[in-house]
Amino acid sequence: MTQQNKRPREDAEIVPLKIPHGSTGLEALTEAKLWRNPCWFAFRFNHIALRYNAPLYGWIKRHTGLSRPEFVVIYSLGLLDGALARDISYSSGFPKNTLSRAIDKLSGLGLIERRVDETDRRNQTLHLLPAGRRMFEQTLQQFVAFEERMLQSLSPGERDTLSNLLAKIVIDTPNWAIEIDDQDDPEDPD
Amino acid sequence: MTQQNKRPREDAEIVPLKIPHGSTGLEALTEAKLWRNPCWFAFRFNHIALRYNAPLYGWIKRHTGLSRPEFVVIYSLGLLDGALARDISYSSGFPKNTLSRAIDKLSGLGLIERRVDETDRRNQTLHLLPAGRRMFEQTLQQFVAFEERMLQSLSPGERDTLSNLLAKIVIDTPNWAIEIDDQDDPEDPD
DNA sequence: CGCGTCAAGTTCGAAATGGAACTAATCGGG
DNA sequence: CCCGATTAGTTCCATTTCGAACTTGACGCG
Repeated sequence: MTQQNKRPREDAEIVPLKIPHGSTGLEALTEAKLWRNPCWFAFRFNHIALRYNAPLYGWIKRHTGLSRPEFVVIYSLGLLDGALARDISYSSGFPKNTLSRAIDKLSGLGLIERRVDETDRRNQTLHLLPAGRRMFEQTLQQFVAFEERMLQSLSPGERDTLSNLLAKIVIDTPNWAIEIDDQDDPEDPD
Repeated sequence: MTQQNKRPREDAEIVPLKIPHGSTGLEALTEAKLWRNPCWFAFRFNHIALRYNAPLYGWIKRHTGLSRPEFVVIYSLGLLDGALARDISYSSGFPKNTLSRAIDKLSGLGLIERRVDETDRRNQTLHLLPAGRRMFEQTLQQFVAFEERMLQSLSPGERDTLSNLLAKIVIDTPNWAIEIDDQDDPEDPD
């Protein structure tokens, strides 16, 4: 980390970490979080997410000028044109006011378009315009490349297993949100 | 989320989403991102992370008054007392200025303490004070409970498999950072 | 119908965030 | 033994972000 992040990379071969302490070649705290952590799952996905999102959306920012929530709108519509802001909010986890601003900017840029749903005038379906679709298509390959890179250490079979296990959890997600709210004031009077 | 998060919670029983379209009981866009998404991995862990972090750290905020990066410091030291800010930054992914501020506040609150490392006076090791350790111990059970809840849909064997697969990816993490940096200006001149 | 409730989306403002520049300490090479 | 490069940590500031309040539209019920 930190020291080996910015290395000029002498070679195609990867020079691993400096292997300071543990057995996995990671620095001590990371290793503690990985192996001596009752919340291994939370740590692992958060660690991966932070390592993935920052560089990828940094790249997106430099190459398209769009922020993460802005790009999320493009990506969402790329997968399902005509979605509502609410759906994007739900599926991505961003609050709706953040998306509202993002949608404003994107339609100002001519990348997407809002259409009021005449059957329920509160809803506005969102649609990629040609420029937006082009952006989606051009950046998609980069996303796929990063994805591939993340999964490099797994075999196809392992990827499949991982895919299934995570899908189970995602499908179960709506349930925990509610239960967590239940926990609002437990036995910890502070 | 958003809509079902803040419900007054009529019951212990969970009212799932409205089940608009697909087969998994999820709303259409979420389902598209889950099943028709070349970047399934990125979507899944981000989705899980957003659903996990917001409620859990919201709870932390209400019960301890600490923000996410502040609490991350407590948690990190709970696992490995005497770590450096740099290590926390690396392992958690938060930038070091954010942690610097967090550490300031925590030591102001008497939860942790900085000690200058006399062998290299640039370093300061961080240590939980009794109040900080107490906070760590008291909140840990809540973390573990949330973790358990997230994993409810997996059998012990499946959890084990998931743990191993994610660990492989985490261990490989330092490598992709380098490669992503390489991608700085590719074939997309814009 | 007309009113209370709820949902989709927007606006507003206070606070958090993170990039960049900075300080202080160490290390290394001539 | 000095000077340039590097690292841990801090400060500064422009921007982003999210909660909360608000607007508009739809629905249900007497």
